[in-house]
Amino acid sequence: MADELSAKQRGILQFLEDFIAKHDYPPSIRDIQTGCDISSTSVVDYNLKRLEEKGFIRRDREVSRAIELLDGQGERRRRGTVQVPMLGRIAAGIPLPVHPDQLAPEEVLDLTEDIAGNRTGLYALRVQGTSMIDALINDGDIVILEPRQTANPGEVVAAWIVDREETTLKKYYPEGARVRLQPMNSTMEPIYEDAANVEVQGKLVATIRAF
Amino acid sequence: MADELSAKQRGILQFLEDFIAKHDYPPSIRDIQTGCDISSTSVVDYNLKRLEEKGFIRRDREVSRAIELLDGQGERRRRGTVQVPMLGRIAAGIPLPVHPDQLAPEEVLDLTEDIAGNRTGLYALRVQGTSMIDALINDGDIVILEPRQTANPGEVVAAWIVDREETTLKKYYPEGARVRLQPMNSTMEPIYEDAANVEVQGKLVATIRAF
DNA sequence: TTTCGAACAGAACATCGGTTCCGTGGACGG
DNA sequence: CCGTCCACGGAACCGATGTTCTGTTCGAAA
Repeated sequence: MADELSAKQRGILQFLEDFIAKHDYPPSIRDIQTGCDISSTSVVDYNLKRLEEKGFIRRDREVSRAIELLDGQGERRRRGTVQVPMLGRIAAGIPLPVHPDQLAPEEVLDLTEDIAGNRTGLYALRVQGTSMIDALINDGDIVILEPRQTANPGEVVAAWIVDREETTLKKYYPEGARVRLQPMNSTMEPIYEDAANVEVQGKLVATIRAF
Repeated sequence: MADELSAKQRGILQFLEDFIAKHDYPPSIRDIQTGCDISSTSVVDYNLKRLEEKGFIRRDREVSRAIELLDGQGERRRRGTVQVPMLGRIAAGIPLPVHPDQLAPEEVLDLTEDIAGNRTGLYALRVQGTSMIDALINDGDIVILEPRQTANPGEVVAAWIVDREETTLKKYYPEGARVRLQPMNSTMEPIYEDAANVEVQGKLVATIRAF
């Protein structure tokens, strides 16, 4: 199936999102018509049919304002939440995926903006093992990461230590030619690495532990 | 203002929630009528007016299905999320509030069901200080608690140690007349308390650390 | 008992809004 | 040049739906 959307269809989709965010109920055909500067209701209907075929919305026939937003894979979309793909597991010794977008998420985690902020491109990993206990992160915890190649001093990053071939979560302090990686647990000592030996992969946004 | 709701009004509110959860768009007057076994549309309209006066919904006149769910204080409600009151701070030495419901929440945290499950009565506290570092909980973290007076062995609970006058988060293991409280960090040693000296106040549902 | 207002019943009304029918113009292959 | 298909315009149709009007019931207050 061709999932390509025309400019008009993307406009309608955007309008749907905005309208629902604003009013908490979906727009009527004619709301969309005026909102998107479309000349006829039949054109709106036509494009809504295409959008429905492509799995971006769901409609109940003969019912007014019965448009439900989907995510393009036919999956229900939650409102006021951000969809964060669960891309797998993270453990010391295993590199983070390089191109998170290209992986088929095995699962999706819904986060509210309270937690996600308005960052984009976030992804989630489940922590395996207790190797990050010094970052107050336990086996089974979920970490939310924002893709990054660089970091500001003091930020908590997922860093790939090249020669040790492992990923670790630490506070990042560049100090000239070397980098100080400070555990988040203040009772533990920092480690120092050559700057060329440290690759920042992402910035830690949040950790979640559910029981 | 009298915020008392009649049985019919509570039924309508419940129906609204269910309908929106199911369809992602609000019901029409006649949907409510049949769904709540109400004899006339005017009765629905009448009760919706009352609900609007009391701040539980918001309506746009003359627009179909234009019902927006509010929280009873005139505040917008997020869909697909659970409203968790942030009841304040928790630190060693400060007891948890006894009746969480009666406190005016200073803030509300939106949680998705992914985190909250379908538990009810949850409340959130912000952790102050590092006294719970042995529970992998740091200064500034948010803990989500479910009110409980009892706990099953192995569950993580917020326990009030009577003679020490402090609250702690530990795994709970009743062992006859005494209770073993096991830190969540497996490298640390448990403490033992007389069963009468330990009051379970809540069960830990989740911890969240945002950066 | 009478009065009055809250809550309800039933129906009519007028608009809202999804659907459909018919027509147009342009791109494209033959 | 011609037929076809896609995207669109315009308008009408008619069921869906919010509103309103009149009247009834019932319990509490006067």
